[in-house]
Amino acid sequence: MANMQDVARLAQVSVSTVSYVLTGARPISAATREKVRAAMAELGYQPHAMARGLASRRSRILGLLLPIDERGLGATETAFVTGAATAASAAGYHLVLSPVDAGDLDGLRQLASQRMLDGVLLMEVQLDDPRVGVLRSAGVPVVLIGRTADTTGLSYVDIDFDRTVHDAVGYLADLGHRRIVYVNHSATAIAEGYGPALRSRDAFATATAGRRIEPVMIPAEDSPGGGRAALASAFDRAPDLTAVLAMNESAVFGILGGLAAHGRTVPDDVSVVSMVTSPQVAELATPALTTMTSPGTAVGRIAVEQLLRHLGAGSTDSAGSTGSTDSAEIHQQLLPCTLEVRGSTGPPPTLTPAPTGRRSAHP
Amino acid sequence: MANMQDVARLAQVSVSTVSYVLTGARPISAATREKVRAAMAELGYQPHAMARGLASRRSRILGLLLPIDERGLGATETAFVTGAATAASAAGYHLVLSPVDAGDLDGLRQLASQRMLDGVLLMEVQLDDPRVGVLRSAGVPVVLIGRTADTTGLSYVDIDFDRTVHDAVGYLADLGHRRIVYVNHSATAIAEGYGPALRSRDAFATATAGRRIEPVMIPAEDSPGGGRAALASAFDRAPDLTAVLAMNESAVFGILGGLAAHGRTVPDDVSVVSMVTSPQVAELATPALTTMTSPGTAVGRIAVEQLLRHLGAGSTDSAGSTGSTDSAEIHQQLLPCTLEVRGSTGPPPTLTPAPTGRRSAHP
DNA sequence: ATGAAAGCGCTAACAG
DNA sequence: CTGTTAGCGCTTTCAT
Repeated sequence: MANMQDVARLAQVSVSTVSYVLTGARPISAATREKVRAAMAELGYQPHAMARGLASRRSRILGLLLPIDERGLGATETAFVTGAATAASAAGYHLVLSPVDAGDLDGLRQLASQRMLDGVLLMEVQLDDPRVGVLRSAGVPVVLIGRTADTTGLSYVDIDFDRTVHDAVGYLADLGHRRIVYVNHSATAIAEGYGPALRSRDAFATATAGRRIEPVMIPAEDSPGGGRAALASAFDRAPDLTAVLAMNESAVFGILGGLAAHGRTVPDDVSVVSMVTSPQVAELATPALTTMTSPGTAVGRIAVEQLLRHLGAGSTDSAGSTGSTDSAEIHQQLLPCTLEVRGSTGPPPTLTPAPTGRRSAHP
Repeated sequence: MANMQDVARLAQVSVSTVSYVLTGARPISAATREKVRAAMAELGYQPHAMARGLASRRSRILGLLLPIDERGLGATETAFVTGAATAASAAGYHLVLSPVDAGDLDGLRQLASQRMLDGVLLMEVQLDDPRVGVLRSAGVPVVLIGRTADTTGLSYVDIDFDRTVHDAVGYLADLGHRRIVYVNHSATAIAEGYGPALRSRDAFATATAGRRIEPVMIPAEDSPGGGRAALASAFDRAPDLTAVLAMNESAVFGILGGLAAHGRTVPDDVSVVSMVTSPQVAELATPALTTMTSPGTAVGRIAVEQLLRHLGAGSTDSAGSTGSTDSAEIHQQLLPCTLEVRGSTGPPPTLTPAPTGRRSAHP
């Protein structure tokens, strides 16, 4: 396979010239540039990625770190991944998928010290995530997908849970619902500081308080079974519920099944909104689910773009300060989920049989 | 960051000794080995991946090539990916996710020529897939996830559609079903030579012929809507159908919805079996779907393991023969989906109201 | 605007 | 069993 020497020889220039036409790091006369281009084409030359990486100290490889549990990835997470992969590829970067157990800090440190990754995207971020510290002190630029509790000096792209929950509650309340049950992720996830669970919970408390609605919140395992169980206790605590707001894509199908088992029709008796959900999943249900549609691939794409911007500047700390990467370049962005009304929502039952004008029937 | 020189100096040995301790490519006395180990630990030494790769001509990076369409990955494909990532990681390899459009052969050639990938896994393989040739002539070891029509000299790991369909038809037939409708992928997918669609179709034809069942086959777009449409024509062509065999994970939910809309109960009126489906998806339906459960992560894992075995031997052709990689090492494996009976299947309605012993009630 | 040459950090002959 | 050394293919000063 042809290398740079071969190209230089054929084009009758020096290797450095070839290198410079490739990188564009310094002006080359149009004439020589063409000679070189021709030579490259004739030889089918492709720069050797590792050699280039070694010399330039830039691998052009990004890491996507995610703990891969047995349950595998959900549709939303998968969208993050494909979005990131596509964006990286479009920018001429490679994206390596690194399954690192959340607890395996040494493995992470090792990975970071191999100098194979120009930067990393961190998924499944916990509120207090030790991986962030490890990565920073290893001098690897990081962009979080999700975010920690303290985001000082950190770049992240995350879903705007506040606004998502707020909008969902607003939508339901405007429809006339007053008894809204919020089904969260599992108690374990909450205890472990899983950001989305905590943030959406608080947002629900706030949103309901603002509308003088009593907040009923129930945790659920991330599975249809968990959803059924959650629904059972929902009926215990709020027998008169008219709407369910699910923060749990996996549990929501169990909720639907449970509702049917309880003899409740969706949306006539009970409305259901599924948050942070992909259209593909929404369409699986009958009736199709009204959702707060997750930004999907945009999250991964933007995260990559931001990471790339960080790389554009300086990546390694000049003096090994275990502090910030480079405070100037920090980018923090929240993307909202957007309401998509499908078939699982409607006005609450008490209002349904009361058409306009009926209210003043008996003056 | 410490390099090999630093370690050598501290351990009072030569760099090559350090290198050999690391690679184990030649025997080192226990004493020196320990000295070196200690030095490495003290300095927190980590070998530089690119330098190692450049010198050894092995990147320890594997590529996972998959066309990422807008629809994103299904649960089954995602399982392949995570299985591959986990296996690669376990073997000390990195896995890069490369979204290469099926048609972009030049991009592929380029990717292959960068010498960044020691080998690749090819997903979404078409019956006649030009990418295979490109990869082979670039001298990159390949293992297919899926397979082409002609698999001579190729290693692959794929689902055993023949057996899967055979088992599913057998299960349904043993239950007493005679009117079984098979819902395939889209007509487009079939026309494009999408292997799973073609192979399962043929398998269905064979399996039904063996049991003297008339094969009713219907294509469906990969979406719930496609499933509903397919069901409508199913009722046209076989109004008396008692079972649906779905080869289309996305359409099956539409089928379920359509069945309900037609006033049919599952499984009392109609049984539904979803093929090549993950348990997570199966549980989303109510009742939970009886499935031929896809081997999931095992496919990705085995594919990586085989690719790694290929790398163990010789990877690059000694004389640029555009033929086989190394015929001795070829590995072709078919993994069956296993039947998991859940709530969507039962005997056909005509048999249901006839409990055991009723037959001889009036002798 | 171009060239020459010194590495990047490691592996793998080649010598002992 | 260990050391010396020549690259791997490219980038990037330093010269001109």
